[in-house]
Amino acid sequence: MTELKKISEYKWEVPQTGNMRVPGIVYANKSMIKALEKEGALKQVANVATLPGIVRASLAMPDIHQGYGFSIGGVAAFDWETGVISPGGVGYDINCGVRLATTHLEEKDIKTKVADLVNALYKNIPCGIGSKGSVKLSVKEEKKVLEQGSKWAVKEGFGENSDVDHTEDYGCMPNADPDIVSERALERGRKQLGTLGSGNHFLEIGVVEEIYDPEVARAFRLFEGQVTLMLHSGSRGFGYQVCDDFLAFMVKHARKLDFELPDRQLSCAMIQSEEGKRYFNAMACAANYAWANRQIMMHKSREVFMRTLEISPRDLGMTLLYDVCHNIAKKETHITEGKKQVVCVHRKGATRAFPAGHETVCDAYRTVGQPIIIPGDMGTASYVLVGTEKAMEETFGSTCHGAGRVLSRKAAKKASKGRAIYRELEDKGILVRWRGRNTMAEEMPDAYKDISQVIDVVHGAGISKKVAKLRPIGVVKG
DNA sequence: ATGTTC
Repeated sequence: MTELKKISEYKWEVPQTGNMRVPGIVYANKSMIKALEKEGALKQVANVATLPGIVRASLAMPDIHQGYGFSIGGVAAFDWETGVISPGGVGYDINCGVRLATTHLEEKDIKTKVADLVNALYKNIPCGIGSKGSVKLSVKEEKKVLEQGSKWAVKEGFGENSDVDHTEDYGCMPNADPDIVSERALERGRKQLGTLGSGNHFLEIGVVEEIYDPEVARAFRLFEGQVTLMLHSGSRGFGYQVCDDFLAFMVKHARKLDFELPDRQLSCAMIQSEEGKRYFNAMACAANYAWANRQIMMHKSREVFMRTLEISPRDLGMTLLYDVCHNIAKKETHITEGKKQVVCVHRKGATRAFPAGHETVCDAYRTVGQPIIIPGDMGTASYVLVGTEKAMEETFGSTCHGAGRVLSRKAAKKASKGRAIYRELEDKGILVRWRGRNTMAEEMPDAYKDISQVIDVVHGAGISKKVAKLRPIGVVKG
């Protein structure tokens, strides 16, 4: 059991002990802390704090739970020259992320068409484990996807240039090197572009239920009653294979490290080593794959809306608000003790939250800050937030990524026995179509933390600010 | 998350 020291209402410290080079900082409320102290995630926060080059603190967001090596909901920045990079600090689903598109439609415009829309999305966008067949790629074209990300998708007719502008990093990490990913990863990736995947991945039709910040909402073109489309997916089998390959690769080279790993799952390499560079450049390929993947699916959804509702692109007005990644490591510059420092920020189940004025925030949002998309579970709300200066000062410009699990998949299956989850959702006005036999049980709302509490913590702590709340009305699950 | 154990 790891004990926490209270710093403020929403901020708790894991005191620096043993080999920890810095303390841990957990953003949470009192009731979350009680549950956290009983499980392994805090030990993982402490373990990360022992790694070389870690700057300031090992951070955890309120949706923290135990993951592979690093906790999910964790943020850790390592000095670019003296620090490490770790596949476990990124996660298996490299550049798993969420995007939100707004439309010109209001709920009343589609009230009688929700079932048609959900059915058409389910039919036109392959989903489920092992799903394939949305876009066919030659080996040569696949390498272009890995190098170009969203830009490749738009060039091939899947979307518009403004979609690229409204994607974190413009949907492309520039250092991607397709020649260093395995044949097996390439093989798995070739058939899966434009597919949703399974588990917590989804497509969701929503309605803007509440606006908290009218000025920022205006900049984001959000209004009450507006129909939205949210998409949660990642880099599919390709990213999984890259992660798997490099975990093995780093274990093989572990004896080159001159420090002790508290957990084998934290296998890593110095950022400046050959191994570290290789992982970083392979990870970038998977990041670009994921961006192209989400771009293609959003564009196909656009076409589904136009066909199903028999309306023009102009009347639909489906525009990408923003696309965020929540499993990634990035080279960024941050201010430490008044000085600029280049760091490798690992966000695993955490979202970038850059403030107004930051040079990486696209023109459309430069004056208000970066949009942040936070999905809840499929039975409750999702949120749009905006990045803040305080996030820059405290969390390397980072915030939470979602509700966070409270029940394991197995426990959720047990808890759902004798219940028809889809029916319970239907009674709440949410129509669901799903592929996997166990998906409804494993993803039931009871399996997740209360998203409103998670949002309260990040808003209360000031590491992002509430802009709007969305209510789901139609969901496609893998 | 994941052709859920090459």
